[in-house]
Amino acid sequence: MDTGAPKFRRRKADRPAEIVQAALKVFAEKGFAAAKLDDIAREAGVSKGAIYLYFETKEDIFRAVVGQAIAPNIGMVKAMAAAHPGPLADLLRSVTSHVAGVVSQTPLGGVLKMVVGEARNFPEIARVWHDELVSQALGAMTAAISAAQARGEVKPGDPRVYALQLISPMLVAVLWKETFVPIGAEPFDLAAVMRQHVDTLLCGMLTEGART
Amino acid sequence: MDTGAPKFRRRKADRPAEIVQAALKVFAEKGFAAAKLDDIAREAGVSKGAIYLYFETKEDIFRAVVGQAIAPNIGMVKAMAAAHPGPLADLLRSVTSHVAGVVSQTPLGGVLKMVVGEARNFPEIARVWHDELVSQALGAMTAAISAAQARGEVKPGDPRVYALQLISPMLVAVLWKETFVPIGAEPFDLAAVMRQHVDTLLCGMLTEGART
Amino acid sequence: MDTGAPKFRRRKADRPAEIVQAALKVFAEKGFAAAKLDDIAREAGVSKGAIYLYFETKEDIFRAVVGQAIAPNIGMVKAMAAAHPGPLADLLRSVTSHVAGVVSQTPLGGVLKMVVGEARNFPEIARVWHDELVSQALGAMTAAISAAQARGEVKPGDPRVYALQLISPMLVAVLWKETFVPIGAEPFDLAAVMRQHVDTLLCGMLTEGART
Amino acid sequence: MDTGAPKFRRRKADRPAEIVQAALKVFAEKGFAAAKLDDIAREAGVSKGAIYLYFETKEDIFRAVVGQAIAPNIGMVKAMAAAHPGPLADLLRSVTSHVAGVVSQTPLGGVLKMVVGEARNFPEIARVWHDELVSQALGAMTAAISAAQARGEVKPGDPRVYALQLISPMLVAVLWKETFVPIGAEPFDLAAVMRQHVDTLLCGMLTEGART
DNA sequence: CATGAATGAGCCTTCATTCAT
DNA sequence: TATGAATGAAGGCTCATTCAT
Repeated sequence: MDTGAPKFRRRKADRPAEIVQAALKVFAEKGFAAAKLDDIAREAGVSKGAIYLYFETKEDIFRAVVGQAIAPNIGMVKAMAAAHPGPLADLLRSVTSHVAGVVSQTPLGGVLKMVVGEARNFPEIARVWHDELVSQALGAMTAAISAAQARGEVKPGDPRVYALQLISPMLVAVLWKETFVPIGAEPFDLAAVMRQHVDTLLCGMLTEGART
Repeated sequence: MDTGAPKFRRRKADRPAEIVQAALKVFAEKGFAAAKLDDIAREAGVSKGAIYLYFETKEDIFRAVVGQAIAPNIGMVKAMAAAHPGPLADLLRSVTSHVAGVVSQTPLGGVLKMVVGEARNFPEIARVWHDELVSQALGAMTAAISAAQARGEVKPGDPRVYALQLISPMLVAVLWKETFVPIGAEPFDLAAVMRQHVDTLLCGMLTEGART
Repeated sequence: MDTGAPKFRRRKADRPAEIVQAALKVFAEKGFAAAKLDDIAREAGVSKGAIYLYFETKEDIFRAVVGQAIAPNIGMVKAMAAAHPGPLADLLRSVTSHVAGVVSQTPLGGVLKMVVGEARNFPEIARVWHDELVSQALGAMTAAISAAQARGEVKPGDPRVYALQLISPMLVAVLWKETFVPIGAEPFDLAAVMRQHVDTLLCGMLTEGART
Repeated sequence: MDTGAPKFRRRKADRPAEIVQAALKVFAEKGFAAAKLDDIAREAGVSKGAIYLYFETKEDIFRAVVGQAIAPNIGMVKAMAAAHPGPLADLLRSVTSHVAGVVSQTPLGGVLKMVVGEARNFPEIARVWHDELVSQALGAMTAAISAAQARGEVKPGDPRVYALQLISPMLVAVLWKETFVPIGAEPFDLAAVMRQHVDTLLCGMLTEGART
């Protein structure tokens, strides 16, 4: 309330980000179609008309929300791609713990839910999300596992499937949080899940010679 | 106007089921809000008004769609709950292969997507889905794993997390199919994934004495 | 109020025409942009939504209104084109009196105003109006005058300009009626204007030998 | 940010006129309702807010545009009113050629179109235009023709209709230019039209004794 | 039972107008 | 003065729902 909230705030530079953040919240809560621009505007502390100073359409806002969620994670993917050549176990442990941290501290979960839910209505969004994030991450892990197999560290098996096995519990735990925790279901501790998962899975993946 | 005798006259008793099936298809494709009653009516080969002879509202249809997808799977869950007391490995292998079959041959994937996407807008649906299906299945698996631990078959570790680890790749593979395959991403072979996954995971879960 | 006006009327076949007629009135009064769909709906005795059962957009309605005003007059143009070969004076007298009748008994004046006012915003409409009506009519008259010149009936001079001279007072009188009569200006008697005009103009157009 | 010194700084005194001129262009192109203040502002090289330093509302600008188009032509009308007492033929020839010049060199045509199109929405504008310009001009011509009739120069007939006959082709030619020339129709040469028209019409108007 | 024309509330989007700077 | 970001009321359009047939 300050000292009589000023009607006009004039901070053009910040507005788009504020709107995107507000939109993220509303979209994640209601989904694209059920989200009303009034909600987004109210959440952003802005008039409905002001949104249209920065975005062409509601779809545009949605695209911006999803697009923005990709950017900060591309670095993560890059790091994984440039994986250090040490033992696979170390790599997986560090990567999964890092990713678990990111996922639990950013709204990535809500965005993931949106992407899954609206993929058919916004194929370009599914494509961008896949090409720039999912496919890259999966590819990097697949490559690392493949290399480890070549070194005799990992048992035979489809490396892409190994990668899928590795990250799946994290994704499911995130969706669980978005879907069932709000209705009272018991949550999963993401970090704990991943710790136990990597331990278990590595035990089955690694060759005897590679076990610590 | 009966000069052209209608070749097939539908029995009224089938109508609700036909509508639900049509609605499932449309909801799975577009999501709840973007699905239009016109689409559902057309898909069901029925007039828009006729739908209201069997359902009160659009939400009602949605509830019916999700509810109907639960019913036939409850048996599956029951079977798991009454699990035979043999070695865990056998149980998991049979259960996962069975579930993989069901998941790839029924529209369960689409329904899952809908539940995740609309959980916030339809908490009762999320609750039903959780209470009658997810929680039961997870509970049954958790119990089985817990029992196996008690028998010394399975290493220490949170049995609920073990259960999550086990089913996650299947769920992710299904969502992958719904989300990224339509835009050209390479699909996963659900059965193959689960075969490799169970093998790998069991190797890490089982105590040395329990290994075949 | 009749005996409790029925909420639903169910006369699909008539609706488009009713709507077009209502739209003509509103568009002619307010112009395209200032006309509100609510006005048209009210005028047509229909809900706003019903309009969209028959027309895609507001522009569509506008196009239909203008298009519909063209159709019944094409016959008039055709008749002029197939002009009898008698003396030009007779032709012009009959044509102008006929046209004057049509113009004063149909909403052609309002449509003309709309076409002029919205030509820049709806070039296709201006084009249709020109190609199918104006250009044809002007061409037919030009041809008739040209033929009369060849027969020695009409003095030298641009026949297309002669045609313009002939019809102009009628058009201006119509626009006068639409523009200035509503604010209290003295109207022109269209028939009287054309009678005096044809008499005067013919006197100047015809060669001495052709005068009656 | 004055490092790049503005080359031209407008004098504030010119602003209103500049805005009106810009508005004339935009209004003539789009019509009143479809004209956006953004367009006018851009055309005037001014910010949208600045317009409101000189005009209360959009309607105000419109009134100014039409009003301004009237002013310079009032002189013309006055001259006609104070018509020299020579032969009518000379008067008409000089007046029409003068008017044709004005009409083809000023945006009067566009304004005429606007007045016709918006007369119903802005009756005061139609009234001003009528009272100060149209009615005066028509009255002056009517009076001159009437006087000529009294002198035996002109045949019997409604002098006001004679006046209408005289100016109509010019008006129609102007509207033709505004309406159909932009879509590719063949234009009329205003001066040529009026030359032929006056010649033809006078021939029919004048008594035998008055012909040169 | 079934139809589909009709309804009307609701939402996205536009744009004249305002006001802090 | 001048700017242009911000406002908010209004209007085009959609679609779940109703009801005369």
